[in-house]
Amino acid sequence: MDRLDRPADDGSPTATRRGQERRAEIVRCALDVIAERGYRGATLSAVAERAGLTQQGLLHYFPTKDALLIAVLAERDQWDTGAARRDGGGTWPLELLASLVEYNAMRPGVVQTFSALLGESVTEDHPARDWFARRYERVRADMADTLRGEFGDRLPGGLTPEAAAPLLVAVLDGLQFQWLHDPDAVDMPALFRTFVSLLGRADGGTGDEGGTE
Amino acid sequence: MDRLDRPADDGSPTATRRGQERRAEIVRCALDVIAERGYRGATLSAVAERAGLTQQGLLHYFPTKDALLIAVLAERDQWDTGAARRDGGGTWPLELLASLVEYNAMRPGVVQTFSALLGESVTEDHPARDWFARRYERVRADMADTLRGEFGDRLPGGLTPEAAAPLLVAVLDGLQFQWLHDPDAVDMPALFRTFVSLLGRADGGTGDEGGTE
DNA sequence: ATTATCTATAGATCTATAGATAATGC
DNA sequence: ATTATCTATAGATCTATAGATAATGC
Repeated sequence: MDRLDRPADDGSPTATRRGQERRAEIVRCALDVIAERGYRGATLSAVAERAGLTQQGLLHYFPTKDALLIAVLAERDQWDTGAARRDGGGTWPLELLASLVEYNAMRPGVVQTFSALLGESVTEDHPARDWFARRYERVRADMADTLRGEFGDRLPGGLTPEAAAPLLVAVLDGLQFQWLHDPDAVDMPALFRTFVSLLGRADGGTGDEGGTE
Repeated sequence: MDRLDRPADDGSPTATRRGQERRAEIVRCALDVIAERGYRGATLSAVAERAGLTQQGLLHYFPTKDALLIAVLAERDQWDTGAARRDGGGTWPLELLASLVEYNAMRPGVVQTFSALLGESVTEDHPARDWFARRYERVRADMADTLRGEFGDRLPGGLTPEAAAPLLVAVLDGLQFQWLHDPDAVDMPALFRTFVSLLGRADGGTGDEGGTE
C-alpha cells in the first residue's frame, strides 16, 4: 500500500537526455559482464568499472541489481519488437529468421549473454525466470504463425505448425550452446537452414553443411 | 613440482566404505542445490546443511567447491557410460534415446541441474566449461554413429548423419529449457519423437503431439 | 532544484584454513 | 593412525544505505 501512490517506474531518474544515454551505456556494459560471468556472477562493481563510475554511482541509475537486469531484458524486448516491426507483420518469415541466425553468429557476446541468462533462469527465484517463460510462450506462438503462413495448416512433413514451433525454437537455442562451446565445429547458420529445409521437405541442401568436422 | 609426488586424486580421503557413501550423499545434495541456485549461486553451507553437517565438515570430503562440482560431473559421466554399457554397443538406438527423454521428463531436478550448469558453462572461466565442450564433441560423434547405424550414410531427408547429429543434440537441449519453463505446454517426449520421425521421414506421427497448448 | 558522482560504511555472506576432539579401523 | 566433524576465524567480496559535493537545467 505504501507504494501505490508512487508512479510505477523502477525508481530511477534520468529525465535528461544525458542521463538516458548514460543508462543505455550502463546496460551495454551489463550485457558484457553478464556474458562473462552470468547474472549471479556479475557484480555491480564490474559493470560500474566498465562504465567508468563507481558501484555506488551506478546505483544512482539502477537502484538495485535486479533493476539493472530488468533493463537488460527490456532492451532485448525492444530489439525483438524493433526487428519485427522493421519486417512487415509481427512475425518473421523463415528466411529472415535464418539471416538473423547468421547475424547472431557474428555477435557471440550477445548470444552468450542470453544463453547464460537462459541457463540461470531455470533456477528458483531467478529474476529472469518469468521473463523467459513468457518469452517462450510468445515466441512459440509467433513461430507457429510463421510456419502456418509459410506452409499452411500442415507442414510437408505432416506435422502441425503448433508441433513444429517448439522444435524450431529448441533448435535455435540448442545450436547456440553447441556453437558457443565450439564455433569451428558447429556451423550454426548452415545447420539452422538445414533444419528449416527438413521442415519444408523441399529437399534443400546436400546434407554437408556443418557437422562435427 | 610440489604436487607431483602426491597421487593425482582430488585430495579427498574416503578410503572407508562409509566415507564413500557419505561422499555420494553429499554429491546428491549438491545436485539438488545446484538445481535450485546454479553452481555460482550454490553455497557450500546449503549443500552441507542438506547433507546434515557443517560447511567445514563438507570440506573434509571435498577440499574446494570446484572439487565438489567435479564430483557432480563425474557422477553424470558414470550415468551416461553406465546407460551406454547397459545397452549393447556404446551408442543408443534412437528408440532408447526417446525413452530416455521420457525418463528425464520424470526427473525435473536432474534436468534442471544440468540445464543450469550448461547455461553457466558458456561464461568465462567456468569450471564446467571444458567438461561441456568435450561432452558435446563426444555426444555429437555418438549421435552420428547412432544415426548412421539406423539410416546409413544418407538420412531419408537427404542429410548426412554428421549434419543431423548436432540438430538432434540441439533439440534435446532446447526442449529441456522450454519444458522446464512450462511443462504443461511442452510435451518434451512427444516432441522429441516427432523430431525423430521427421528425421526418419517414415511419416510417423500425426503432428498433433505436444504444442503450445 | 535536480541530477550525477563520490567517500564511508553497515550488514551479510562466502570460501577456505587452523586446530581441537571424538570415533573408527588395523 | 586415520577419519569424521566441529568451533573459531581470517580475508574477501557484495549489495545497499547515508550523506556530502559538484555540476546542470529551468
